[in-house]
Amino acid sequence: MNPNYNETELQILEAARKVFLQYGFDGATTQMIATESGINKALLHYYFRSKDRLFEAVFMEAFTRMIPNLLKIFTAEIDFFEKIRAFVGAYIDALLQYPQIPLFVLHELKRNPDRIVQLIKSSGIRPEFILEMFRGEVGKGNIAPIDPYHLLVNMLSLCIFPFAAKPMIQGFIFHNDEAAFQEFLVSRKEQVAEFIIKAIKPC
Amino acid sequence: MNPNYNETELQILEAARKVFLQYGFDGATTQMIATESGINKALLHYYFRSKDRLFEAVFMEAFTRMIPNLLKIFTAEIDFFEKIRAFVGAYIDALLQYPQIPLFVLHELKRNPDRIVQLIKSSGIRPEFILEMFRGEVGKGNIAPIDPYHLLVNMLSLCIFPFAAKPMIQGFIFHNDEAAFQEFLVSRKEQVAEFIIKAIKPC
DNA sequence: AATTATTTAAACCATTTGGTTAAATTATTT
DNA sequence: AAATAATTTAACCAAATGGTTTAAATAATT
Repeated sequence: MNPNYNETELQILEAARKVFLQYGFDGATTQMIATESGINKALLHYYFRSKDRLFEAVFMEAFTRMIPNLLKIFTAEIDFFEKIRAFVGAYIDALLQYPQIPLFVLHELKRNPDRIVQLIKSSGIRPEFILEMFRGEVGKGNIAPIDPYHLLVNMLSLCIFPFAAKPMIQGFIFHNDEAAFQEFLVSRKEQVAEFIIKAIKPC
Repeated sequence: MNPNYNETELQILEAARKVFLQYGFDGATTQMIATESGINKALLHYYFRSKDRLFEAVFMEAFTRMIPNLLKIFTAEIDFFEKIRAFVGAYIDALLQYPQIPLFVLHELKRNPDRIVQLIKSSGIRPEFILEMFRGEVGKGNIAPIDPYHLLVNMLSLCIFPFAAKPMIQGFIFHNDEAAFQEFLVSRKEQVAEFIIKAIKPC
């Protein structure tokens, strides 16, 4: 975390993250956060002025975790399919650590889409880089011709969606067997990569 | 809609759907719904007793729309790949009509996962049927060996996720070009189907 | 020991929330 | 015309919300 924060602030932020991730901005109350962090509301106001300020900090961190800086994987000197495997594996691994983030980010992003503007500028993420690389691989004949936009969105969908849809998938398909669902998520690291590779392999 | 409701009730339900889909349960207020439907809070209480009652009705309808009764497609006497194309096309078409539903359902499902139990029982949706069919196709050698659970989740991911992630994808990848994103969603009907088919084709 | 920073407890405030009620009004039906 | 149903207006309520303040207590630093 940002070392600008002292220990108590980190404690509060951790509680805020937990509560916000669980209940969302509208569903969370400052009292929940105070209770969760073991302090009182007055101290929240002492360090952070408002609920919004606190949320801002939590959301920023979650967002940068959701769109992680995994682009360096694609700059490595390895086979393109190996890059796919590495990216999918690292992405799903990251989400396994914070499985609540996808749904949280998606919901809050809808609640305040304008926040995107700030984030696009603050975080140096550039999808154009990936899109251009996809085009290059198609041009070199390494992969079958495919719209790079669809390929990018397909990759994100396959990685992220099962985390956002956990209550649905776990309840519906795995009959609330939490362990089975967890194992399923882990196995997706391989399964999704091979699924994508097979779909874009030149035939 | 259910014909049990009279005109005014339908008017209220429509407004409730609009407000709940936009702001979620926590973000919505009964006053919003009253204003949106052009009536007053007292009449809300006259027809529906509480916010929860109203929400229940809206959520049920949204959920059954999200997991649509498209299984009959798979019972048709057509090539399996044609079934895939028909299913993906019909599913994305359904979501294009109600693009807010995925994120709404996912978020509310997390807010109250126990509601799943009711819904599983009330709606007659059985994923086992699809899973078994996938296994059958693998057995017949029509498609390459693949874990049916992953195939099912992959299909759902590719269809649903772009709708849930609209603010992110439209803002990030399409630089807030709403028309371009809309066109992208439509083109996914073909793109996703072919992507899946290529990924499961026996080689 | 004196000073400063941190933390708590408790009360307070204006606003909003979901929900309720009573009375009047309008529309519909009989 | 009479009776019933639908709708509005307006006020009300208790509870919860985010936020603020004051005063005291505790800890850390000088």
